[in-house]
Amino acid sequence: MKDVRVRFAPSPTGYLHVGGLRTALYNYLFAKHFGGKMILRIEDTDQSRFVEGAVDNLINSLRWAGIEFDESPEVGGKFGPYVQSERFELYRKHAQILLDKGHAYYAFDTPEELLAMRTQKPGAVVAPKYDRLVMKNQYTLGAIETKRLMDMKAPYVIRLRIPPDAEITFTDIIRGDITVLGWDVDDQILLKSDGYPTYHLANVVDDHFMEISHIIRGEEWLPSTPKHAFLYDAFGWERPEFAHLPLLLNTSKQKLSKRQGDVAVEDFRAKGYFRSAFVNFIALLGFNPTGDREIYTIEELIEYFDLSKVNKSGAVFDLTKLEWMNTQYIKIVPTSELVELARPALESAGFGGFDDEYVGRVINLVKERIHFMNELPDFVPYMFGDIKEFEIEYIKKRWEENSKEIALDLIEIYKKDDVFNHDSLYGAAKAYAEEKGIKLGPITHPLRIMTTGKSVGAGAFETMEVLGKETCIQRMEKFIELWDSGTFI
RNA sequence: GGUCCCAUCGACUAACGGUUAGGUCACCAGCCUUUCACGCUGGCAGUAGGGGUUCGAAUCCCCUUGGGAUCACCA
Repeated sequence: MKDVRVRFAPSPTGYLHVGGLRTALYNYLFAKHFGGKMILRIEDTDQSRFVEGAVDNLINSLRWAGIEFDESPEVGGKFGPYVQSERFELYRKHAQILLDKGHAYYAFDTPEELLAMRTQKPGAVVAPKYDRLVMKNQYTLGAIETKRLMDMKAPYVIRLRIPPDAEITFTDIIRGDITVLGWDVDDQILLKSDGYPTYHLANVVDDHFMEISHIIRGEEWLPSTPKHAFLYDAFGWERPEFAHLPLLLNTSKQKLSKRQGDVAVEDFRAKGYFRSAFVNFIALLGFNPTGDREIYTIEELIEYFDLSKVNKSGAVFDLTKLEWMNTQYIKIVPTSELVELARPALESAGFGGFDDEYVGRVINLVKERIHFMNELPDFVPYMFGDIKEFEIEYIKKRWEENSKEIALDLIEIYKKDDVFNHDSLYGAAKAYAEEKGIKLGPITHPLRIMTTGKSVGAGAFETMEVLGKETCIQRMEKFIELWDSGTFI
């Protein structure tokens, strides 16, 4: 097997689509699996779609996901430049080669004429296709008129000439052999009237000269692959291997697109998903190495990756499982990293002044109860400052006749507790309950109310341990005061 | 509409001729319990339909049906 060289070739649209990430990821897994090279090439041949800063954004998002490139506009490489707008001469030269070989021709149709051609006549049975025997091109115009138009610098495009009787067959690693008749393939424009190449020309030329061995891309490219295969043949170049990945679908089973929201990798990152959870999830949208496991490290994915095991049918991009996967990673990821992820949210909530050790203890207290680290300030505001508000409904439900008496007793008991950890607090509460002949509930609920003000949270005793003795006693006494003053009635 | 691709639980998938069609998410029930979670146990649920081939078909072939992609001087 020759050297594996794959590429991710996005157009710089300003954000990274999850489908794009999946494509990049599979390219990456494939390259790493075979010890090959991963290349990033920017396809910016459409000048009207230029977005400032898009390339940096793309690289950043990919890097966040753990995908690095061996060759790219950023790190360079011997096959550069890696931005198509810097390679125009190459495309023009190769359009000329095609022209010389009779595989391409000049066409002079105006946009209006093309539009008229494409407008489906009522009852038409065939798809509108460029008919080079009818339209305005070098064949219908003749050599003299063509030269005249060229001399007077009339706008023209260069089209690929596909013989109607051609039978184009190519092999897709995932789908097998696919054959299309020349009759059904349109004479694709290769060079636009502004002199820029279209995707089809630029892509084939670049993949050839960058020595790309495998083209791994989305299934939406399948219909135009015959054109690409034909181009390789027309140039007399060896064709790379093709692999078309199944589409990522929305819940109505259609191609996932920007308009439906929730498709930009940047958004998922901002939402607080773990990179490893997100990548793990995306990787499993299309194949599963074993079928009985869900959690894989990137190294394992590289080891197990096999293009021929990738599914043929599209996968619905359903966030439910991603949520679950994220919670799985909360358990795995080291506390220090969780602290780091929680920092921005704490900062903006005004809780920035706490040290890593304390924040870490709070996180460990509640990490199995939250889905994202940025929920921390909202979930346990009482760990970072005085209780701002009490859940009145909870108090009404759980603060009973004897609660105050219990509270007062516990205050006295806990004041003498110098250990003040879960075991000591729990032990004392249990002993007290037994002595009074009551259950633990009438004790833990009032404790939770007094120390946190909320009905939901970590275990009451664990919470109190992290809160510390001083704070707890203070809050308990404060609550009794508030209670006596009728605040909660 | 033309061309091409696809078809296993609601979702993600495993089973590449021989399994009671497996796992995960979600959902439901129970257990655990100090609220909420986590966890544990169990349950619900699938080979689109019809023909072949074969001793044997989710798996191979054909047809039907359904879904999707694509048909730009976008990528």
